Amino acid sequence: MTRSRWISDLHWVRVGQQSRSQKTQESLLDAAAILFAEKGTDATSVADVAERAGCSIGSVYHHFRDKKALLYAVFDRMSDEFRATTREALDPVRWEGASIPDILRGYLEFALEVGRDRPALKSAGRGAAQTDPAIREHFAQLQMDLNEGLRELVLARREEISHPDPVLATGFVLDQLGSMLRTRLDEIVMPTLLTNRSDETFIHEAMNSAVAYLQLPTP
Amino acid sequence: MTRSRWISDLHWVRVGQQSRSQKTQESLLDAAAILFAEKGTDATSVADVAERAGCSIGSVYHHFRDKKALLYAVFDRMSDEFRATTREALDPVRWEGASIPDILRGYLEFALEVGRDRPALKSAGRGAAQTDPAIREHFAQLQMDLNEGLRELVLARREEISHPDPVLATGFVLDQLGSMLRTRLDEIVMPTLLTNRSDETFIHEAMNSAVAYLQLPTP
DNA sequence: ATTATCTATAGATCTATAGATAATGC
DNA sequence: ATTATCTATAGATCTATAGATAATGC
Repeated sequence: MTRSRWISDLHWVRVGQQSRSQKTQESLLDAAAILFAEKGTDATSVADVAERAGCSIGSVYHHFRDKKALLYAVFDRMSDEFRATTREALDPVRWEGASIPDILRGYLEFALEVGRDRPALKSAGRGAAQTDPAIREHFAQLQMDLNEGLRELVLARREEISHPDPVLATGFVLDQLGSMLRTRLDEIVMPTLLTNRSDETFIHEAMNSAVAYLQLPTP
Repeated sequence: MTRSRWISDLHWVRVGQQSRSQKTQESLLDAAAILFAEKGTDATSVADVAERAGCSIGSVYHHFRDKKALLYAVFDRMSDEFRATTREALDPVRWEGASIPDILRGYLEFALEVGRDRPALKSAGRGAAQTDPAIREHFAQLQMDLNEGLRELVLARREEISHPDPVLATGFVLDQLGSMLRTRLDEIVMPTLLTNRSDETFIHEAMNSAVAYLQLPTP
């Protein structure tokens, strides 16, 4: 009997019984990830994906219920990778003895690196999220997990913060840094100081801003 | 002889000779603006636009060369409105006697108001910008005009700034506020402090952050 | 007479399926 | 025998045009 894995409701992915099955499926996911990122999901046809993966349209539909299931699978795989990476980066043991500025700097460096790994896929994701609530939910959850982890790391050191409301201020600063990172990593928006300057300058001024706002002790 | 106005290269818009022409054209622009914002430009068919405007597909192509010209015309009209509004808001005469915090607060309030006028059209714009360099250019120019105006207003008061590099710091703060506004006005991203809190809290903390970073005198 | 509108449709995609063919592994 | 792949194509859109019909204004 043929089995299939359920990503959500109606979006299964075939679980292959033969060894070549997995190879084809991975080629399809790789091809789809690249094309979705380059051209967006709407402008990418199933035929495009098949061609790039070196197989036929029929194969795509053998492995994925429909185009949307392929889309979901691509984001699903990306999420898993992202989650694994962040989980490791947020491990409190790694941050023993670190100050809040250390943590924030680590976050900025980490996010810039990870964000550049998949430059345009996030844009494609946003495009898809715009019309698909399930994908929106998906991305929201990722972002929230990351933020939650950071929040805990920072608040464990709340005695460094002189801002009158450390909890509010921590949430605000993390969101502020998040939105600045999004601007810097998003190639769509206009040239601006946040995008034009070197990583060093960007990180330096972002740190200045966070330290001043949180009222952290100056070293 | 039939005349037409050139938006750019090949994207003309018919200049009507009869009075009903203008009405139809405006209905089409209105309909397109709404539908592009709601569903995105790809998911909106020319037939959808025609139906919503209460006319036929043929009429659309009488007024606009093709679908892309319609898209350009929508953004063009929006830009003109936006430019007029910002030009007025940035008039130095309006800001005589104002301090830097006054200006920044004015910017935040203004941007929140204007941004909410056309909630989702900007998202559609970003989607279109992703695949169309001309539209990207278009949006970049708008943003840069606004930033340039703000920059001049702030730097005219640079003696308030104790940050060692007032020019850099001004550019950074304006971009920082811009990216936070984008996050707050963009309905796509996840719920977060920047989007969940009231306008008052958002503005208050953003102001705190800017004042602390620029090292402005506390009142 | 000219301009604007409508109807109907050609032509180009693109998604998804049916059915034939090839490879795999119990 | 079962699973994976391919080929060919039906059916659904959607863009853009051709040609007929209606309204306008010199």
